[in-house]
Amino acid sequence: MPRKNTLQPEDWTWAAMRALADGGIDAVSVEGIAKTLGASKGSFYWHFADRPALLVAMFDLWERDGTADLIDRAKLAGDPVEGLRGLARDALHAETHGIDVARTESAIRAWASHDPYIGERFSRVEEARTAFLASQIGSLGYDGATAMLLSKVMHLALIGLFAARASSSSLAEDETYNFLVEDLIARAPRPKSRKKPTT
Amino acid sequence: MPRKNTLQPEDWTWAAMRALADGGIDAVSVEGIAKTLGASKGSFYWHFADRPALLVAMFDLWERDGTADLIDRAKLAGDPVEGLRGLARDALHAETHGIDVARTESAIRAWASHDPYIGERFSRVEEARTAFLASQIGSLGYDGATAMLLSKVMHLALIGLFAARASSSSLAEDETYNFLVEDLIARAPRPKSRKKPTT
DNA sequence: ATGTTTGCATACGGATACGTATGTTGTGTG
DNA sequence: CACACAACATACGTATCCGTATGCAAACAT
Repeated sequence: MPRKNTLQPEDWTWAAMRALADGGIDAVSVEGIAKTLGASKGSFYWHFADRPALLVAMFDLWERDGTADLIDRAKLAGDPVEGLRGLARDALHAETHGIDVARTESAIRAWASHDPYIGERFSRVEEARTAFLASQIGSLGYDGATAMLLSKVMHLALIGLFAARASSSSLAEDETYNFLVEDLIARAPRPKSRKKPTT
Repeated sequence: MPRKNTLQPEDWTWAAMRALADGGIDAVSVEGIAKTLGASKGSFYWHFADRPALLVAMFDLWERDGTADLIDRAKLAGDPVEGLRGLARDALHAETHGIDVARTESAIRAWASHDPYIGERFSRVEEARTAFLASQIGSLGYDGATAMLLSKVMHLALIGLFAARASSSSLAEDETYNFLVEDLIARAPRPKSRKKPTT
């Protein structure tokens, strides 16, 4: 709770996230973000030790806001079928603070592939996501190994969907990914819900 | 055919492609590439007008070498089933000049999402790829609309596979993508080949 | 042998970014 | 009212990169 009308570290972090989504990690510059905030470098170095500190704060924020929250929402859905559909909806249209999730995800993945520290942390997030997806799929009746394989397939397509959306590709139409989701549900050995697909 | 033992424009372009795969488009710097070639900037500006000219040459090279050639090879396979499996093999393990295809593809896609000119050209390549994939799938007996949808699904997963491989994710195991390919083949209305899956 | 052109290397100016050092302003406190 | 400190802004030095200008050696032509 800031007492005064002053800039908080999170303001810098969110502005940095927007720059990341717009131009990749190399576009996250202290002076550039300062300009978008109408501030100066002096202000930045008051709140952060240096640029690497900002980058770590960015990853922390993404890890919390874009992953844990997503999984929590799916858990609250109760029904795994609706949980899966909800994940698809979120993936297709989600925004946080007006920043497109697809562009953020793609930029962070590209970042992870060039930075060992981020790569390591990103890898753990990805494993947690895949494991959660596998558990959701498992409760549709698939056996453990199949559920794991299918969760990886779905995850692969999800990554592709994010990348396609980021480059405004025609592949990013909702029905392309939804087809996979609905096919997964329709072929489930023990579907817990039989709601009609929205297609 | 160079008469002397001298640097050719392609030497610069390939070195630039390697830098692109390693660090993204922003890592493609004239001075950096010159250093890896043991040359100087003066040499570069003898062969290229400026950095944008190098970038265009890079995209041209990728468009020729990484797309047209791939499709040509699949066409030569004759049998669409083997063509699809061949595409999967190429996608999973291909290298050109010792540069990992997955990292190149991911870097170019990220580049396309931030540069309008590259985005436009990339979009056309992607449509050509999808259309070709759809024709391959169509000759498995799927009707036109289904083949198009399935080709987009496969393409989505392929993009994901490239991204996963670039960040050395566990999702990049061969069997994950191969599952999709074999499932597509197994469910074909009119399969032209019945070779046993290698799994 | 000498001039010309090719294929570079070196040196420079300008722009941008990082990080630091220091100046300045507003707010609360004794 | 004086003072202290928080929250900045400004100015500076340094590094990196682009693009240009110029120097220079080796190959080729005559």
